[in-house]
Amino acid sequence: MENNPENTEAKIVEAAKSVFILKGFDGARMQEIADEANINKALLHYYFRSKDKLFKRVFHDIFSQSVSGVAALVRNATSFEELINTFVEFYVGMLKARPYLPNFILHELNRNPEIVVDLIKGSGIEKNKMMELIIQESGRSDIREFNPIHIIVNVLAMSIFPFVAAPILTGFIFDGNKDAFDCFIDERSQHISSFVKAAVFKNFDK
Amino acid sequence: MENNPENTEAKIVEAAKSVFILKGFDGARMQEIADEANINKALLHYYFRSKDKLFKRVFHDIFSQSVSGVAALVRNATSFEELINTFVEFYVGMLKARPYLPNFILHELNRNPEIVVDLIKGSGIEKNKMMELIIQESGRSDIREFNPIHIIVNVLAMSIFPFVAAPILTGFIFDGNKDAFDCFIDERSQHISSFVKAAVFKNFDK
DNA sequence: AACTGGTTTAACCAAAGGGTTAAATTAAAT
DNA sequence: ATTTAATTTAACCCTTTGGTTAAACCAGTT
Repeated sequence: MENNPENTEAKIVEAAKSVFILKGFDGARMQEIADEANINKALLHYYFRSKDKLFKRVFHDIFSQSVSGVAALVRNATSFEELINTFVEFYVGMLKARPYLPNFILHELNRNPEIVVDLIKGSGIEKNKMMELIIQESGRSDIREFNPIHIIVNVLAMSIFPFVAAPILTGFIFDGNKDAFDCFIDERSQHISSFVKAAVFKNFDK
Repeated sequence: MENNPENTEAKIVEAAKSVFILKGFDGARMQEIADEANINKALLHYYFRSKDKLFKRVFHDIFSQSVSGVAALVRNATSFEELINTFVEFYVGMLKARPYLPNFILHELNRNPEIVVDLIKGSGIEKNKMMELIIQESGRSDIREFNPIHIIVNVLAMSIFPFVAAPILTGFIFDGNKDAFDCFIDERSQHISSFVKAAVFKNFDK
Protein backbone atom coordinates (compact mmCIF):
# COMPACT_ATOMS: atom_id res chain seq x y z
CA MET A 1 0.00 0.00 0.00
CA GLU A 2 1.00 3.61 -0.35
CA ASN A 3 2.32 5.55 2.55
CA ASN A 4 1.22 9.00 1.61
CA PRO A 5 -0.17 11.19 4.39
CA GLU A 6 -1.55 14.00 2.26
CA ASN A 7 -3.19 11.62 -0.13
CA THR A 8 -4.77 9.66 2.70
CA GLU A 9 -6.03 12.75 4.44
CA ALA A 10 -7.59 13.93 1.20
CA LYS A 11 -9.12 10.50 0.67
CA ILE A 12 -10.66 10.66 4.14
CA VAL A 13 -12.03 14.12 3.65
CA GLU A 14 -13.54 13.15 0.32
CA ALA A 15 -15.12 10.06 1.82
CA ALA A 16 -16.39 12.02 4.79
CA LYS A 17 -17.86 14.63 2.49
CA SER A 18 -19.89 12.13 0.56
CA VAL A 19 -21.16 10.36 3.66
CA PHE A 20 -21.97 13.52 5.61
CA ILE A 21 -23.70 14.98 2.57
CA LEU A 22 -25.79 11.86 2.12
CA LYS A 23 -26.63 11.10 5.76
CA GLY A 24 -26.08 14.30 7.72
CA PHE A 25 -24.02 14.45 10.89
CA ASP A 26 -26.29 12.29 13.04
CA GLY A 27 -26.92 9.74 10.30
CA ALA A 28 -23.27 9.37 9.29
CA ARG A 29 -21.20 6.49 10.70
CA MET A 30 -17.46 6.63 11.22
CA GLN A 31 -17.21 3.04 10.00
CA GLU A 32 -18.99 3.97 6.80
CA ILE A 33 -16.60 6.84 6.22
CA ALA A 34 -13.64 4.55 6.80
CA ASP A 35 -15.04 2.02 4.34
CA GLU A 36 -15.70 4.70 1.76
CA ALA A 37 -12.09 5.84 2.10
CA ASN A 38 -10.83 2.25 1.93
CA ILE A 39 -9.11 2.49 5.27
CA ASN A 40 -9.95 1.33 8.77
CA LYS A 41 -11.54 3.09 11.69
CA ALA A 42 -8.27 3.20 13.63
CA LEU A 43 -6.56 5.17 10.88
CA LEU A 44 -9.55 7.41 10.58
CA HIS A 45 -9.20 8.39 14.23
CA TYR A 46 -5.45 8.62 13.76
CA TYR A 47 -6.02 11.47 11.31
CA PHE A 48 -9.09 13.07 12.83
CA ARG A 49 -9.45 12.44 16.49
CA SER A 50 -13.23 12.68 16.59
CA LYS A 51 -16.30 12.70 14.43
CA ASP A 52 -16.83 16.29 15.41
CA LYS A 53 -13.40 17.42 14.26
CA LEU A 54 -13.77 15.56 10.99
CA PHE A 55 -17.15 17.11 10.39
CA LYS A 56 -15.87 20.60 11.14
CA ARG A 57 -13.10 20.13 8.61
CA VAL A 58 -15.54 18.87 5.99
CA PHE A 59 -18.00 21.62 6.69
CA HIS A 60 -15.43 24.39 6.41
CA ASP A 61 -14.19 22.89 3.15
CA ILE A 62 -17.65 22.70 1.67
CA PHE A 63 -18.80 26.02 3.00
CA SER A 64 -15.88 27.91 1.56
CA GLN A 65 -16.67 26.49 -1.87
CA SER A 66 -20.14 27.85 -1.57
CA VAL A 67 -19.13 31.45 -0.91
CA SER A 68 -15.75 31.71 -2.61
CA GLY A 69 -16.05 33.97 -5.57
CA VAL A 70 -19.19 35.68 -4.40
CA ALA A 71 -17.38 38.28 -2.33
CA ALA A 72 -15.20 39.33 -5.26
CA LEU A 73 -18.18 39.35 -7.56
CA VAL A 74 -20.10 41.71 -5.30
CA ARG A 75 -17.10 43.93 -4.73
CA ASN A 76 -16.49 44.39 -8.45
CA ALA A 77 -20.07 45.04 -9.47
CA THR A 78 -20.78 48.56 -10.66
CA SER A 79 -24.55 48.44 -11.18
CA PHE A 80 -27.55 46.49 -10.01
CA GLU A 81 -28.10 45.03 -13.43
CA GLU A 82 -24.52 43.83 -13.64
CA LEU A 83 -24.74 42.36 -10.16
CA ILE A 84 -27.88 40.41 -11.02
CA ASN A 85 -26.47 39.09 -14.26
CA THR A 86 -23.10 38.02 -12.95
CA PHE A 87 -24.29 36.80 -9.57
CA VAL A 88 -27.08 34.58 -10.82
CA GLU A 89 -25.06 33.07 -13.61
CA PHE A 90 -22.12 32.41 -11.35
CA TYR A 91 -24.12 31.09 -8.44
CA VAL A 92 -26.54 28.84 -10.28
CA GLY A 93 -23.64 27.51 -12.34
CA MET A 94 -21.72 26.75 -9.17
CA LEU A 95 -24.73 24.98 -7.64
CA LYS A 96 -25.25 23.00 -10.82
CA ALA A 97 -21.80 21.52 -10.22
CA ARG A 98 -22.45 21.04 -6.47
CA PRO A 99 -26.17 20.46 -6.12
CA TYR A 100 -25.76 18.98 -2.64
CA LEU A 101 -24.47 22.25 -1.21
CA PRO A 102 -27.72 23.98 -0.20
CA ASN A 103 -29.13 21.02 1.69
CA PHE A 104 -25.88 20.35 3.42
CA ILE A 105 -25.48 23.90 4.63
CA LEU A 106 -29.14 24.32 5.57
CA HIS A 107 -28.97 21.10 7.57
CA GLU A 108 -26.03 22.41 9.54
CA LEU A 109 -27.75 25.77 9.83
CA ASN A 110 -30.39 24.02 11.91
CA ARG A 111 -27.90 22.26 14.14
CA ASN A 112 -25.59 25.23 14.60
CA PRO A 113 -27.07 28.52 13.49
CA GLU A 114 -24.44 30.73 15.12
CA ILE A 115 -21.49 28.94 13.57
CA VAL A 116 -22.92 29.11 10.08
CA VAL A 117 -23.91 32.74 10.45
CA ASP A 118 -20.45 33.61 11.74
CA LEU A 119 -18.89 31.93 8.72
CA ILE A 120 -21.06 33.95 6.38
CA LYS A 121 -20.20 37.13 8.21
CA GLY A 122 -16.55 36.26 7.82
CA SER A 123 -16.87 35.44 4.15
CA GLY A 124 -16.19 38.97 2.96
CA ILE A 125 -19.53 39.32 1.25
CA GLU A 126 -20.55 42.93 1.63
CA LYS A 127 -24.27 43.01 2.01
CA ASN A 128 -24.19 46.81 2.28
CA LYS A 129 -22.53 47.05 -1.12
CA MET A 130 -25.35 44.95 -2.59
CA MET A 131 -27.97 47.13 -0.96
CA GLU A 132 -26.27 50.30 -2.13
CA LEU A 133 -26.16 49.11 -5.72
CA ILE A 134 -29.93 48.80 -5.57
CA ILE A 135 -30.65 51.93 -3.54
CA GLN A 136 -28.33 54.04 -5.64
CA GLU A 137 -30.54 53.42 -8.68
CA SER A 138 -33.83 53.57 -6.85
CA GLY A 139 -34.31 57.27 -7.65
CA ARG A 140 -34.49 56.59 -11.38
CA SER A 141 -37.95 56.92 -12.83
CA ASP A 142 -37.62 53.67 -14.78
CA ILE A 143 -37.12 51.58 -11.65
CA ARG A 144 -39.79 50.20 -9.38
CA GLU A 145 -39.18 50.86 -5.72
CA PHE A 146 -39.05 47.46 -4.12
CA ASN A 147 -37.36 47.07 -0.76
CA PRO A 148 -33.78 46.05 -1.64
CA ILE A 149 -33.73 43.34 1.00
CA HIS A 150 -36.73 41.66 -0.54
CA ILE A 151 -35.03 41.76 -3.92
CA ILE A 152 -31.86 40.19 -2.58
CA VAL A 153 -33.84 37.47 -0.82
CA ASN A 154 -35.83 36.87 -4.00
CA VAL A 155 -32.68 36.31 -6.02
CA LEU A 156 -31.19 33.99 -3.44
CA ALA A 157 -34.46 32.11 -3.09
CA MET A 158 -34.98 31.60 -6.81
CA SER A 159 -31.37 30.51 -7.25
CA ILE A 160 -31.09 28.14 -4.32
CA PHE A 161 -34.57 26.71 -3.83
CA PRO A 162 -34.68 24.48 -6.92
CA PHE A 163 -31.67 22.57 -5.62
CA VAL A 164 -33.14 22.22 -2.15
CA ALA A 165 -36.41 20.92 -3.53
CA ALA A 166 -34.94 18.99 -6.45
CA PRO A 167 -36.66 15.67 -5.66
CA ILE A 168 -40.03 17.39 -5.44
CA LEU A 169 -39.54 19.20 -8.71
CA THR A 170 -38.27 16.09 -10.47
CA GLY A 171 -40.97 13.89 -9.01
CA PHE A 172 -44.01 16.11 -8.92
CA ILE A 173 -43.46 18.79 -11.55
CA PHE A 174 -41.49 16.72 -14.06
CA ASP A 175 -43.13 13.36 -13.35
CA GLY A 176 -39.84 11.69 -12.55
CA ASN A 177 -38.15 12.82 -15.73
CA LYS A 178 -34.64 13.66 -14.54
CA ASP A 179 -33.62 15.07 -17.92
CA ALA A 180 -36.49 17.54 -17.82
CA PHE A 181 -35.24 18.71 -14.45
CA ASP A 182 -31.69 19.13 -15.73
CA CYS A 183 -32.99 21.07 -18.68
CA PHE A 184 -34.96 23.27 -16.30
CA ILE A 185 -31.81 23.95 -14.32
CA ASP A 186 -29.95 24.83 -17.51
CA GLU A 187 -32.52 27.50 -18.29
CA ARG A 188 -32.63 28.71 -14.73
CA SER A 189 -30.03 31.47 -14.50
CA GLN A 190 -31.22 33.00 -17.76
CA HIS A 191 -34.78 32.97 -16.48
CA ILE A 192 -34.02 34.43 -13.06
CA SER A 193 -32.09 37.33 -14.58
CA SER A 194 -34.93 38.15 -16.94
CA PHE A 195 -37.60 37.70 -14.31
CA VAL A 196 -35.94 39.99 -11.81
CA LYS A 197 -35.17 42.64 -14.39
CA ALA A 198 -38.72 42.50 -15.71
CA ALA A 199 -39.95 43.09 -12.18
CA VAL A 200 -37.52 45.88 -11.35
CA PHE A 201 -37.02 47.81 -14.61
CA LYS A 202 -40.07 49.52 -16.03
CA ASN A 203 -38.53 49.73 -19.49
CA PHE A 204 -37.60 46.07 -19.55
CA ASP A 205 -39.35 45.38 -22.86
CA LYS A 206 -37.84 48.26 -24.78
CA MET B 1 -53.06 10.92 37.30
CA GLU B 2 -55.56 11.00 34.50
CA ASN B 3 -56.53 7.89 32.68
CA ASN B 4 -57.43 9.27 29.30
CA PRO B 5 -56.17 7.41 26.23
CA GLU B 6 -57.01 10.03 23.59
CA ASN B 7 -55.50 12.79 25.62
CA THR B 8 -52.32 10.80 26.19
CA GLU B 9 -51.95 9.90 22.55
CA ALA B 10 -52.34 13.54 21.62
CA LYS B 11 -49.82 14.52 24.26
CA ILE B 12 -47.34 12.03 22.82
CA VAL B 13 -47.84 13.21 19.27
CA GLU B 14 -47.39 16.83 20.32
CA ALA B 15 -44.23 15.99 22.23
CA ALA B 16 -42.91 13.92 19.33
CA LYS B 17 -43.62 16.74 16.93
CA SER B 18 -41.59 19.24 18.87
CA VAL B 19 -38.66 16.88 19.35
CA PHE B 20 -38.60 15.60 15.78
CA ILE B 21 -38.88 19.16 14.46
CA LEU B 22 -36.00 20.29 16.61
CA LYS B 23 -33.66 17.31 16.23
CA GLY B 24 -34.75 15.45 13.11
CA PHE B 25 -35.37 11.72 13.05
CA ASP B 26 -31.78 10.64 13.72
CA GLY B 27 -31.21 13.24 16.38
CA ALA B 28 -34.45 12.61 18.25
CA ARG B 29 -34.45 10.33 21.29
CA MET B 30 -37.43 8.30 22.44
CA GLN B 31 -36.56 9.13 26.04
CA GLU B 32 -36.65 12.83 25.25
CA ILE B 33 -40.05 12.48 23.65
CA ALA B 34 -41.33 10.61 26.70
CA ASP B 35 -39.98 13.31 29.00
CA GLU B 36 -41.50 16.06 26.87
CA ALA B 37 -44.86 14.27 27.09
CA ASN B 38 -44.45 13.76 30.85
CA ILE B 39 -44.79 10.03 30.57
CA ASN B 40 -42.33 7.14 30.58
CA LYS B 41 -40.72 5.22 27.77
CA ALA B 42 -42.78 2.11 28.46
CA LEU B 43 -46.01 3.95 27.87
CA LEU B 44 -44.57 5.58 24.80
CA HIS B 45 -43.95 2.18 23.26
CA TYR B 46 -47.31 1.02 24.51
CA TYR B 47 -48.93 3.62 22.25
CA PHE B 48 -46.48 3.61 19.35
CA ARG B 49 -44.61 0.40 18.97
CA SER B 50 -41.54 1.92 17.37
CA LYS B 51 -39.76 5.18 16.69
CA ASP B 52 -40.47 4.66 13.02
CA LYS B 53 -44.22 4.31 13.51
CA LEU B 54 -44.30 7.35 15.75
CA PHE B 55 -42.36 9.39 13.24
CA LYS B 56 -44.60 8.35 10.37
CA ARG B 57 -47.62 9.46 12.34
CA VAL B 58 -46.04 12.79 13.15
CA PHE B 59 -44.86 13.33 9.62
CA HIS B 60 -48.24 12.62 8.10
CA ASP B 61 -49.84 14.97 10.60
CA ILE B 62 -47.43 17.79 9.84
CA PHE B 63 -47.36 17.22 6.13
CA SER B 64 -51.10 17.36 5.78
CA GLN B 65 -51.09 20.75 7.51
CA SER B 66 -48.66 22.03 4.95
CA VAL B 67 -50.77 21.16 1.91
CA SER B 68 -54.29 21.28 3.28
CA GLY B 69 -56.10 24.21 1.76
CA VAL B 70 -53.75 24.55 -1.19
CA ALA B 71 -55.61 22.04 -3.33
CA ALA B 72 -58.94 23.82 -2.86
CA LEU B 73 -57.30 27.14 -3.46
CA VAL B 74 -55.86 26.03 -6.79
CA ARG B 75 -59.08 24.34 -7.82
CA ASN B 76 -61.14 27.47 -7.22
CA ALA B 77 -58.81 29.94 -8.89
CA THR B 78 -60.13 31.50 -12.08
CA SER B 79 -57.14 33.54 -13.22
CA PHE B 80 -53.40 33.66 -12.80
CA GLU B 81 -53.58 36.93 -10.93
CA GLU B 82 -56.13 35.56 -8.52
CA LEU B 83 -54.04 32.42 -8.00
CA ILE B 84 -50.94 34.43 -7.19
CA ASN B 85 -52.75 36.71 -4.77
CA THR B 86 -54.60 34.04 -2.87
CA PHE B 87 -51.86 31.42 -2.93
CA VAL B 88 -49.07 33.64 -1.66
CA GLU B 89 -51.14 35.25 1.05
CA PHE B 90 -52.47 31.92 2.22
CA TYR B 91 -49.20 30.06 2.06
CA VAL B 92 -46.92 32.66 3.61
CA GLY B 93 -49.53 33.23 6.31
CA MET B 94 -49.66 29.52 7.01
CA LEU B 95 -45.84 29.33 7.21
CA LYS B 96 -45.73 32.33 9.50
CA ALA B 97 -47.77 30.25 11.95
CA ARG B 98 -45.67 27.11 11.35
CA PRO B 99 -42.20 28.33 10.45
CA TYR B 100 -40.65 24.93 11.19
CA LEU B 101 -42.58 23.25 8.37
CA PRO B 102 -40.24 23.79 5.41
CA ASN B 103 -37.15 22.52 7.18
CA PHE B 104 -38.94 19.55 8.60
CA ILE B 105 -40.31 18.47 5.27
CA LEU B 106 -37.11 19.16 3.37
CA HIS B 107 -35.19 17.15 5.91
CA GLU B 108 -37.46 14.19 5.37
CA LEU B 109 -37.33 14.78 1.64
CA ASN B 110 -33.64 13.94 1.81
CA ARG B 111 -34.16 10.79 3.82
CA ASN B 112 -37.15 9.53 1.87
CA PRO B 113 -37.70 11.33 -1.42
CA GLU B 114 -40.21 8.83 -2.82
CA ILE B 115 -42.49 8.90 0.20
CA VAL B 116 -42.65 12.68 0.30
CA VAL B 117 -43.20 12.94 -3.44
CA ASP B 118 -45.96 10.35 -3.25
CA LEU B 119 -47.66 12.34 -0.50
CA ILE B 120 -47.56 15.48 -2.62
CA LYS B 121 -48.94 13.59 -5.59
CA GLY B 122 -51.76 12.36 -3.38
CA SER B 123 -52.47 15.80 -1.96
CA GLY B 124 -54.95 16.75 -4.66
CA ILE B 125 -52.94 19.74 -5.82
CA GLU B 126 -53.48 20.00 -9.56
CA LYS B 127 -50.28 21.22 -11.06
CA ASN B 128 -51.87 21.13 -14.53
CA LYS B 129 -54.56 23.51 -13.41
CA MET B 130 -51.87 25.93 -12.24
CA MET B 131 -50.02 25.67 -15.51
CA GLU B 132 -53.20 26.17 -17.50
CA LEU B 133 -54.08 29.31 -15.61
CA ILE B 134 -50.78 30.75 -16.74
CA ILE B 135 -50.75 29.37 -20.27
CA GLN B 136 -54.33 30.38 -20.87
CA GLU B 137 -53.35 34.04 -20.47
CA SER B 138 -50.01 33.79 -22.22
CA GLY B 139 -51.48 34.88 -25.54
CA ARG B 140 -52.40 38.28 -24.18
CA SER B 141 -50.20 41.08 -25.43
CA ASP B 142 -49.82 42.54 -21.96
CA ILE B 143 -48.19 39.41 -20.55
CA ARG B 144 -44.55 38.42 -20.78
CA GLU B 145 -44.02 34.87 -21.94
CA PHE B 146 -42.12 33.22 -19.16
CA ASN B 147 -42.12 29.44 -18.91
CA PRO B 148 -44.99 28.69 -16.47
CA ILE B 149 -42.94 26.13 -14.59
CA HIS B 150 -40.30 28.72 -13.81
CA ILE B 151 -42.97 31.07 -12.56
CA ILE B 152 -44.46 28.45 -10.28
CA VAL B 153 -41.04 27.56 -8.91
CA ASN B 154 -40.29 31.25 -8.40
CA VAL B 155 -43.41 31.73 -6.32
CA LEU B 156 -42.74 28.65 -4.23
CA ALA B 157 -39.10 29.63 -3.79
CA MET B 158 -39.81 33.19 -2.72
CA SER B 159 -42.52 32.02 -0.31
CA ILE B 160 -40.68 29.14 1.30
CA PHE B 161 -37.01 30.10 1.22
CA PRO B 162 -37.11 32.85 3.87
CA PHE B 163 -38.34 30.30 6.41
CA VAL B 164 -35.71 27.76 5.46
CA ALA B 165 -32.94 30.33 5.72
CA ALA B 166 -34.42 32.26 8.64
CA PRO B 167 -31.32 32.12 10.85
CA ILE B 168 -29.16 33.42 8.00
CA LEU B 169 -31.51 36.27 7.26
CA THR B 170 -31.89 37.16 10.91
CA GLY B 171 -28.17 36.88 11.61
CA PHE B 172 -26.57 38.19 8.46
CA ILE B 173 -29.11 40.46 6.82
CA PHE B 174 -30.78 41.83 9.94
CA ASP B 175 -27.73 41.71 12.25
CA GLY B 176 -29.47 39.51 14.77
CA ASN B 177 -32.52 41.74 15.06
CA LYS B 178 -35.34 39.23 15.31
CA ASP B 179 -38.01 41.92 15.13
CA ALA B 180 -36.65 43.16 11.84
CA PHE B 181 -36.93 39.63 10.49
CA ASP B 182 -40.54 39.31 11.69
CA CYS B 183 -41.35 42.62 10.10
CA PHE B 184 -39.77 41.41 6.87
CA ILE B 185 -41.95 38.31 6.98
CA ASP B 186 -45.03 40.45 7.55
CA GLU B 187 -44.30 42.37 4.37
CA ARG B 188 -43.44 39.25 2.47
CA SER B 189 -46.68 38.07 0.86
CA GLN B 190 -47.52 41.59 -0.26
CA HIS B 191 -44.08 41.93 -1.81
CA ILE B 192 -44.07 38.59 -3.60
CA SER B 193 -47.43 39.28 -5.20
CA SER B 194 -46.30 42.66 -6.45
CA PHE B 195 -42.93 41.39 -7.58
CA VAL B 196 -44.37 38.53 -9.59
CA LYS B 197 -47.06 40.65 -11.15
CA ALA B 198 -44.53 43.35 -12.03
CA ALA B 199 -42.47 40.69 -13.78
CA VAL B 200 -45.35 39.06 -15.60
CA PHE B 201 -47.77 41.87 -16.44
CA LYS B 202 -46.49 44.52 -18.82
CA ASN B 203 -49.12 47.02 -17.69
CA PHE B 204 -48.37 46.52 -14.01
CA ASP B 205 -47.83 50.23 -13.34
CA LYS B 206 -51.01 51.44 -14.98
C1' DA C 1 -65.66 -7.60 45.02
C1' DA C 2 -63.75 -8.64 40.72
C1' DC C 3 -62.31 -6.99 36.33
C1' DT C 4 -60.28 -4.05 32.91
C1' DG C 5 -57.16 -1.06 30.68
C1' DG C 6 -54.19 2.91 31.20
C1' DT C 7 -50.00 3.93 33.74
C1' DT C 8 -45.75 3.64 36.44
C1' DT C 9 -41.51 1.67 38.03
C1' DA C 10 -37.43 -0.33 37.33
C1' DA C 11 -34.72 -3.51 35.73
C1' DC C 12 -33.07 -5.51 31.72
C1' DC C 13 -31.39 -6.81 26.78
C1' DA C 14 -29.04 -6.43 22.54
C1' DA C 15 -27.22 -3.76 19.08
C1' DA C 16 -25.00 0.14 17.47
C1' DG C 17 -21.63 3.25 17.54
C1' DG C 18 -17.73 6.43 18.92
C1' DG C 19 -13.44 5.91 20.39
C1' DT C 20 -9.07 3.34 22.22
C1' DT C 21 -5.29 0.25 22.41
C1' DA C 22 -1.44 -2.73 21.50
C1' DA C 23 1.08 -5.31 18.52
C1' DA C 24 2.57 -6.13 14.04
C1' DT C 25 3.68 -4.54 9.25
C1' DT C 26 5.26 -1.68 5.63
C1' DA C 27 7.85 1.79 3.32
C1' DA C 28 10.41 5.61 3.12
C1' DA C 29 14.22 8.54 5.39
C1' DT C 30 18.68 8.79 7.93
C1' DA D 1 20.86 -0.99 9.70
C1' DT D 2 18.04 1.80 12.34
C1' DT D 3 14.57 4.93 12.90
C1' DT D 4 10.29 6.95 12.00
C1' DA D 5 5.72 7.51 10.61
C1' DA D 6 1.83 5.56 8.14
C1' DT D 7 -1.12 1.65 8.19
C1' DT D 8 -3.49 -2.62 9.40
C1' DT D 9 -5.62 -5.92 12.38
C1' DA D 10 -8.47 -7.10 15.78
C1' DA D 11 -9.91 -7.00 20.01
C1' DC D 12 -11.88 -4.19 23.38
C1' DC D 13 -14.49 -0.51 26.25
C1' DC D 14 -18.10 2.37 27.33
C1' DT D 15 -22.18 4.79 26.51
C1' DT D 16 -26.27 5.50 24.21
C1' DT D 17 -30.36 3.94 22.61
C1' DG D 18 -34.41 1.46 20.85
C1' DG D 19 -37.12 -1.74 22.66
C1' DT D 20 -38.92 -5.35 26.20
C1' DT D 21 -40.71 -7.30 30.34
C1' DA D 22 -42.94 -8.20 34.62
C1' DA D 23 -44.94 -6.69 38.56
C1' DA D 24 -47.51 -3.45 40.74
C1' DC D 25 -50.85 0.52 40.93
C1' DC D 26 -54.92 3.07 40.10
C1' DA D 27 -59.39 4.37 37.98
C1' DG D 28 -63.48 3.54 36.61
C1' DT D 29 -66.91 -0.40 35.16
C1' DT D 30 -69.56 -4.27 35.88
